[in-house]
Amino acid sequence: MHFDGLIKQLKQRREMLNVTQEALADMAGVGLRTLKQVESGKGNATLLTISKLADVLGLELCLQVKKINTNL
Amino acid sequence: MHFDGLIKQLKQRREMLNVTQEALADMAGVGLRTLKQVESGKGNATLLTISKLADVLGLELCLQVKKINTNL
DNA sequence: CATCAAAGTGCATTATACAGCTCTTTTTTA
DNA sequence: TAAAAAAGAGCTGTATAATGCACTTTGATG
Repeated sequence: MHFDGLIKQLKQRREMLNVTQEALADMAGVGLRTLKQVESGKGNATLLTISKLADVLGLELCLQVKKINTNL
Repeated sequence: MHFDGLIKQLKQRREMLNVTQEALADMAGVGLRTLKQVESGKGNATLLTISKLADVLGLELCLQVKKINTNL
């Protein structure tokens, strides 16, 4: 996907903060099932879901100018 | 919403580039109706929709550490 | 003012995200 | 290594995002 990195970042942040999926889901007001889906890289969450999770983790969604592709 | 600014940024970027909604929708492979909804601030688009639009506009979704609230 | 392009809206349909429940698998820890 | 905790997955109902179509509104430009 185009936003794989974003999802990984969310998960890493949660782990860095030593928060369980259940705790994060509760704090964010998001269903645990939904969080599990998101973190396991499946599905295609909505902005609301992602921003609720990000918020609890002290993060915020933003847009930045695309980086030059450094892969080749 | 939590992501109002993000939406505004997308719209501003499109206008800055002098691209019509129709052209952007086509290039991004997103329904025109969907883009209209997004830009008019209604609804709650998915990551896929937003990232397809952002991509065409030379932008990418990202997460950043939340800024301190400077409102008070 | 008339015309045209771009943007916004109502309605209906289809696809799918969200959510809870239950169960399995993986990881942690005592 | 056994038990407990955390993470992942199948099934399912409900809510809503995505889409197309047709129409209205708004903003230029002749």
